[in-house]
Amino acid sequence: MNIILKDGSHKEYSQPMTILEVAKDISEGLARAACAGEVNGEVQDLRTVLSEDCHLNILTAKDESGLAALRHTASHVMAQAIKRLYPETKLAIGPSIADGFYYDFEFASPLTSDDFGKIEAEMKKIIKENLPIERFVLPREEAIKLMQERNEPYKVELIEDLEEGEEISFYKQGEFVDLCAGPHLMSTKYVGKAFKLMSLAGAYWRGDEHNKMLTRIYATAFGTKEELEAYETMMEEAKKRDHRKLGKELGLFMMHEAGPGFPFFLPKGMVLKNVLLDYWREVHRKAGYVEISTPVILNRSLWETSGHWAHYKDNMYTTVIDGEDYAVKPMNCPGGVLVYASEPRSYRDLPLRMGELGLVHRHEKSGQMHGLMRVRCFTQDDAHIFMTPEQIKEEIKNVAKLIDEVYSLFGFRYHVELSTRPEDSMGSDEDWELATDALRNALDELNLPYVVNEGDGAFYGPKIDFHLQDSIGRTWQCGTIQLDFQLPQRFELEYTGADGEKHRPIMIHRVVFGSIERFIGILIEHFAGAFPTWLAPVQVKVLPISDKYADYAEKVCCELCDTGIRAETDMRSEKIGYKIREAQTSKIPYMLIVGQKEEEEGSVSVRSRFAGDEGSMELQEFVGRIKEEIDGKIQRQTEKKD
RNA sequence: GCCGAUGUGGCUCAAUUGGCAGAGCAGCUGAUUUGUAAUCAGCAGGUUAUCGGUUCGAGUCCGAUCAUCGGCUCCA
Repeated sequence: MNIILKDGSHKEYSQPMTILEVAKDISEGLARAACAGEVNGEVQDLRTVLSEDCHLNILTAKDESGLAALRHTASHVMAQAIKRLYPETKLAIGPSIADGFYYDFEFASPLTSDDFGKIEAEMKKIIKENLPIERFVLPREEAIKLMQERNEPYKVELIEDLEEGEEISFYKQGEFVDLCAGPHLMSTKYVGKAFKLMSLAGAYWRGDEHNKMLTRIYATAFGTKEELEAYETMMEEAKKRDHRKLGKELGLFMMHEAGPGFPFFLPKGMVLKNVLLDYWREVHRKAGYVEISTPVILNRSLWETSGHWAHYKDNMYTTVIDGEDYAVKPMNCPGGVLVYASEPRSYRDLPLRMGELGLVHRHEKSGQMHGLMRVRCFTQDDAHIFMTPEQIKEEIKNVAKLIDEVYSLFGFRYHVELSTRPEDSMGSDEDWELATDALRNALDELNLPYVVNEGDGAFYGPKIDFHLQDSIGRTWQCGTIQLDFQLPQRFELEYTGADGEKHRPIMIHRVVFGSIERFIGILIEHFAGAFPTWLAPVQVKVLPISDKYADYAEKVCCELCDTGIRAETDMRSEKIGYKIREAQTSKIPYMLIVGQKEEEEGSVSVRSRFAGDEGSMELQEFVGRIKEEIDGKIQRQTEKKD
């Protein structure tokens, strides 16, 4: 048997070996640290017996899969500690996740985070006991019997739902037994000391809101204490970038109890928003879009035709006007469709790309709002593209490229998901299949990697979603491309083809930013409030050394404003250090310091957020430099200082 | 909507077993006229989220409501 290790070296064994034995053979130290093995690319338990030629990679806590094994074992140790402290507790599931692990429990009496210390202490004891972790497999009936005996109804349910023929494996450490696919460490002691219980949350059994709500404990674990500390520091730093905190500090937006989920934009936030919209209009004009605007309130029969009344009513705000039902639009599409249908269309008009910065309102349930990321009213940078079937793929590709162009400008990394037909949907199987294939083919041709999200599409069609990350790694759907055969049918849209016959157009719904509000939230966190100069609400602050130079400061500021630069002065009778400090904490890109020397020379002393003191120069020279930076939408990097 | 937590001047936070609601920053007034990250002094600012209860007495204990935060579910 020939084993090829990750570093390319070969190992020959005459008899079968377990991964652990191989690990020990390579290095005793490695075996202690090893969490799992990757055999031909698949993560396996260290006990896995190797009897044929294979590629073997010994994973440690430094590898993603190895760390997952460590955390998974830590979750079992936590569950064992819980069972010791609260024997009535029932176990649900406890996987490792991106930042750590969790375990879902049904407690007999409520737990609070005050109990974390006690649980951690018990976990330490279990780790110290150095309990060997044994794996065993049972036939279905015996597996169910074992879990029934141990009074674990959730585990019984999981076993009953396993496919026929699937191996039912258990892991045992001391008195604790858990249904689990593994892999795990060899003993509890290898969990080590670098773990911590983080928070308590509710979670529905099997993620279904009709089921019982269980108690979830979030925790994390790392290979070393240093890594755990680094993680905690990183999370604290990330919280400082929270857009809700920065939005308040930088005067960008506010929330008020008078309208939960309805954001207020403050003057500086409005500047940012308008700069984004200017940019949006520019790129869309170049990409061949026209812009329309449709009403916010439209009558019930329109929403019945579009299908929203039947499929989306719970999320819509309704009102009565002159005794007739109306709804505030939750989406812009029906308005766009009416504009399309307002005149006869020819195949020569297609593809017709109609953009709309539409303000939509959706009644999100309380408890789902989140700063600007999830609100009850937001502006979609929407567009509807009406086209012939032949144009579908090209148009989808164009939109995907546009989204990539915009996200790249901001330096965003994103991931793509393809969402397929949901349960509550309208339209024929053939249409759904055709639409889904069109999206899939476009993604494949663009070589865009994506994950498939089964059943997560809109009720009128499948979609491609573009997801961006916030400061603590939560992802938010921003851009989306949705293909729709339904609305053109429901509204009986037509165009005259080259053959003189009437044909039905196909429609794309798409957004790039997604919601301006959400996108601004992401922007704030991405840049930690320190926007590139072209986006900064205030680009230049003119700081006179003393009141004597107020006139000159005013003159400089006016000249800047005349060229379209967003400049302000700070005329307070304060020391220059005080004014600089305040401009710096407001993350203003440029400070122009003016005193006697500058007034006599007609110059300015430039200090930037990026590089500190940049020396003095003619005002015109500064204007030239900053204009270049703004017009080129250049992101100056902050220079590191020791 | 569900589970859990939190709510004290504009902001950040104090207030001992229930016993006089306080500080710093910001604001205002005055002094200072300043050269690259906080000048000094004074003044003002509160129905402790709201409503109800227990108590001689509630920021503190109990209940309800609202909002926010961490999750779940749902979504741009």
